[in-house]
Amino acid sequence: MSSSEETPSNFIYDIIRDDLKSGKNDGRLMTRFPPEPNGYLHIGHAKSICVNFNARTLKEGAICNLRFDDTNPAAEDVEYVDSIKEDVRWLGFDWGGNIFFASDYFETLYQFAQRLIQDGKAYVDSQSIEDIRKNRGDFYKPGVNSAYRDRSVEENLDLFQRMRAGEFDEGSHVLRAKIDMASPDLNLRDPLMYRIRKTTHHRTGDAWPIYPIYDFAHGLSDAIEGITHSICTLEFQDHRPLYNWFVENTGPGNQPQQIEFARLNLTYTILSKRNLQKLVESKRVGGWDDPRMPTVSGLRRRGYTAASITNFCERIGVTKRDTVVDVGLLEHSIREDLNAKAPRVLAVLRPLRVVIENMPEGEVHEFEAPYHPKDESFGNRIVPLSRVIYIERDDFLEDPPGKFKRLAPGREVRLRYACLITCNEVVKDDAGEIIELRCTWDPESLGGMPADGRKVKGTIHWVSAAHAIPARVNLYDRLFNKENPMSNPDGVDFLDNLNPDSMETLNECLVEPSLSSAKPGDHFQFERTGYFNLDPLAAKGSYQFNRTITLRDTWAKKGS
RNA sequence: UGGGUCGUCGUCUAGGGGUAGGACAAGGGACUUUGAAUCCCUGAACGAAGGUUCGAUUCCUUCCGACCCAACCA
Repeated sequence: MSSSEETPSNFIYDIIRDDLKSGKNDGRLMTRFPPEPNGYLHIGHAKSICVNFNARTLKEGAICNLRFDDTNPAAEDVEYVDSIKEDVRWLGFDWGGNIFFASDYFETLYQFAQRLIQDGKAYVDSQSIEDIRKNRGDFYKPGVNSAYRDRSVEENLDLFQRMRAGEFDEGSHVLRAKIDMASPDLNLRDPLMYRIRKTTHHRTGDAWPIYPIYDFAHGLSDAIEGITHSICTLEFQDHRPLYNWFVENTGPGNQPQQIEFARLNLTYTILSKRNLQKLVESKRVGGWDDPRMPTVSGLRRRGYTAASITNFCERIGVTKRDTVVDVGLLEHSIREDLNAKAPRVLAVLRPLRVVIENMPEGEVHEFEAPYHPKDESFGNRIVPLSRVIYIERDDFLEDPPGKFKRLAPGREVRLRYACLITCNEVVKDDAGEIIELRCTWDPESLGGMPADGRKVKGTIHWVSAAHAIPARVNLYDRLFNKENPMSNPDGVDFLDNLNPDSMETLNECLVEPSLSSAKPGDHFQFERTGYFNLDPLAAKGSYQFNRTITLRDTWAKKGS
């Protein structure tokens, strides 16, 4: 975590490097990742986490704080605090002892507010919520001063103390900064600093009947911690003057620099906590960690690795452009990582029974098969073959098209790692459905190569009926079938863009016996079908696999 | 009709007064006991118009387009 050799370059890191070089902030570098614990982290947060935590590579001894922006108890919960910590850690980032909560600063913030009142820079406003909104004006019309704007310092102090003491009802008073009701930046039109909320806070309980608002709390929390570079997303650009105002007029000396970058957008994906919450609450998904969710916990359960996510975040870069990243890039990142890391195994998703007629019942042949085609360190395992096997339904076609190289009547194909078989007969039920294939094998082709050197193009996967383990497999696909789920013809809700086929459960899969030692969360490549992991949350001892991503399939692509 | 920000291949992103680079996607080929992986090749971009300049995608001006802002959310 030192030399900036492998540190990616972007405009934020350029600013930081310049500041470091010029000796700004006494050469200190401190960033922070400031989530509000009101939902689960998603891949957009992962981008922010990478930007903030990886900034540490720019300077020996640099620090990145994990700070919870928990100033709105109505929306927040410890469940979210816990999941956020777990997700940040899982992504591979260690905040050491630097974990903080804005709620830890409530007392200090309260004193800062009193100081602003004393300096005549803040006042208690007693207008109704409607009047506050109305008097704020709009984009083209300046606001008008509140009738309470010129209350005396003494009265303001008294009122504010009584707000804090819990004497007033919600909505009766707020504390506002006295800046400029005519500012073209609406944020500067006497922004609210405190509102009365008699809500129990997940950390401070009922100690506070008033809670600070983001603009007041955030910048000052940064200043208190000694943050040097406060990195956030573009929508806060308009807040920067306010951020600076609070720190300049109140802060403990240190003036952090707010820098904004564009938040992540992904095709076929929504990344707003509000809408993700809608999916959860409307039960369109199984929860925040549903494998179809773009949450860190969902991706993890789906089988995405931390490395694939951080690599992805590095690839997309950091800029101020409002862009939409092709979800295919994320998919590429996980294929790339799993290609290197996942052992290969044989698993049949939609089994078709095959009887090898010239192999006696009870006879078992064992083949040694490598777990990885390119990396010997993965080792080998034994796969058993016997008279009855199962192959993938898709790997047999009664009337195959020209370039189909799998099994068909009269054709020969290789069973991966094992031998060659030829299809002699197709057995159908009364409905005409193919229920079984009768084949013969070439005992001279042990391992898969024929003794006479004849060419066999097709290789398919299979399992031995007597040895296979029954399994359930969840096939996941994109949650939405529209590239931009949020752009809709009038009246159509984004929920109407859900992909009805985003999940398909296969209950009669068969996997090779070596999988008996698989542990929850383990990643595998089921040869020729995709990458899967043993569901980390599945019941103990059950074989439930989640499909992380399919293999690239140029054959299917050409066919369509 | 206000304020803020942004326009580079289909997508994301470098670069920067002198041949516009990379990744993903796409197309083609080689290899292959995964129609995977790997390797090779190909096509593909500076929003527009003026100005400055020997030369502008880069600097200037204007225009056009996109996004954000009027929660007691963050």
